[in-house]
Amino acid sequence: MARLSFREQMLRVREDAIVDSVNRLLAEKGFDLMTVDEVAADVGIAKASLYKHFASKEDLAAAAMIRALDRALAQLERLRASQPQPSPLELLKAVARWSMQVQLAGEMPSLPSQNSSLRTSLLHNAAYLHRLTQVSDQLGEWILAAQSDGSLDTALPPELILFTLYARACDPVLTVLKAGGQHSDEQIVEWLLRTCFQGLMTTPAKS
Amino acid sequence: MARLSFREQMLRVREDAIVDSVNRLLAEKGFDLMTVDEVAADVGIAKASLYKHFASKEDLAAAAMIRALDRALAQLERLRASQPQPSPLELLKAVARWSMQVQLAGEMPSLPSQNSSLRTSLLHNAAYLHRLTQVSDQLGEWILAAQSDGSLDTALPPELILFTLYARACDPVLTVLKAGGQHSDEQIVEWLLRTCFQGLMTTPAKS
DNA sequence: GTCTATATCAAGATAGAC
DNA sequence: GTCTATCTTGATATAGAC
Repeated sequence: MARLSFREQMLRVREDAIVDSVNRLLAEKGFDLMTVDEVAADVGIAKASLYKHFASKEDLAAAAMIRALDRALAQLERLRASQPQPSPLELLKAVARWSMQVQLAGEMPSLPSQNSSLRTSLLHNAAYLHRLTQVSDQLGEWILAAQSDGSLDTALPPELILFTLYARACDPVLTVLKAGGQHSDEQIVEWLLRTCFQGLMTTPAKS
Repeated sequence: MARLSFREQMLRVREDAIVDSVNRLLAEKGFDLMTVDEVAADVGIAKASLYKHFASKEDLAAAAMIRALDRALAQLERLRASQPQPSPLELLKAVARWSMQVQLAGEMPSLPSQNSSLRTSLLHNAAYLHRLTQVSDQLGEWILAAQSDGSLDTALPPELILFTLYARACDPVLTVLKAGGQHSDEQIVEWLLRTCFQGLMTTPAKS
């Protein structure tokens, strides 16, 4: 990686501030309800200036999604390197806990589950898809390992488990409970981890 | 209920057709991406005619949501009257199964979890709120009963269980798995019921 | 109540000066 | 690269004739 000139560093910092705002607004209101005017106002620059950095609203959102995936990848790497090495199930729980914490902090840019211009644009974004594949590959590896060692149910297809983990990372139950204001973030996360991995039913005592 | 004139019956039928279209489009694309033009085209009447029946797009969606809740209430009533009376846990599972089936059939009008004009308008809609309360009351009753008889985890607050059931009724995992086209609807529903109530982990054998 | 045609407005994107 | 001012589009909603 070549050294950056002062000018390039300024550019980098400015764009980072933009992506910060987009990330937060995306987490708050979602892609459809977020307006480019809001982003510009939030960053404190004119809308036209935004468009000098990013060609479209979709590109803006894609940048935020890519950075979120980069952070996820960094987190996966930290977990993979942790000593003593946790079991596959513990690794997956740790990932789920981390993503829930990110969401509670209002920093999880959730893409709309329904079809939107964002989804189609992301499906043509190589940088995004590459990172998404990397995350899925690592999780898939742990899922298979957890099924092999008997901790995750082998009756469930691995892809179902993968999709479920993705879905729980932006579970609306988190938001609703936090909005209720009755419980601490930590308590909410532990409950949702419990329902994700053990379900709603009473856990039978292990024999 | 007074007898309806022929004219009034025609009106009723027409409005029912409109709500049908709205319901389907709402399930397909969600509120924000559904346009009134689409609804009009789908019903086969002019947009201005739509606005003679419903004052706004929000009212249109509210009508669909209200009808969906009415169907849920009817389903709850059927379950409540079923003989022999199932256990509370079985009743809750039956509700979850039913709502998942409705969603897979493309007939579940999901409201956006994020704040939108629809959410705020629904919060001021007495007819909607009344039905939502009725549904929640019935489910809440069963949840408490299931916790009392030891089948649902008493460590979880009843409201968390209620929210979770609502969330699973429009779980994106359902849509994604169905889109994959690898599995039958029945199989998908059974898997998701399993993950909802027992979680992802291997179920320990009961002693 | 239904239609065609139109008003209105919000939001994505751009022109052109500096 | 940043700004102000403007273009353009698409979508909600309405006017007014029949």
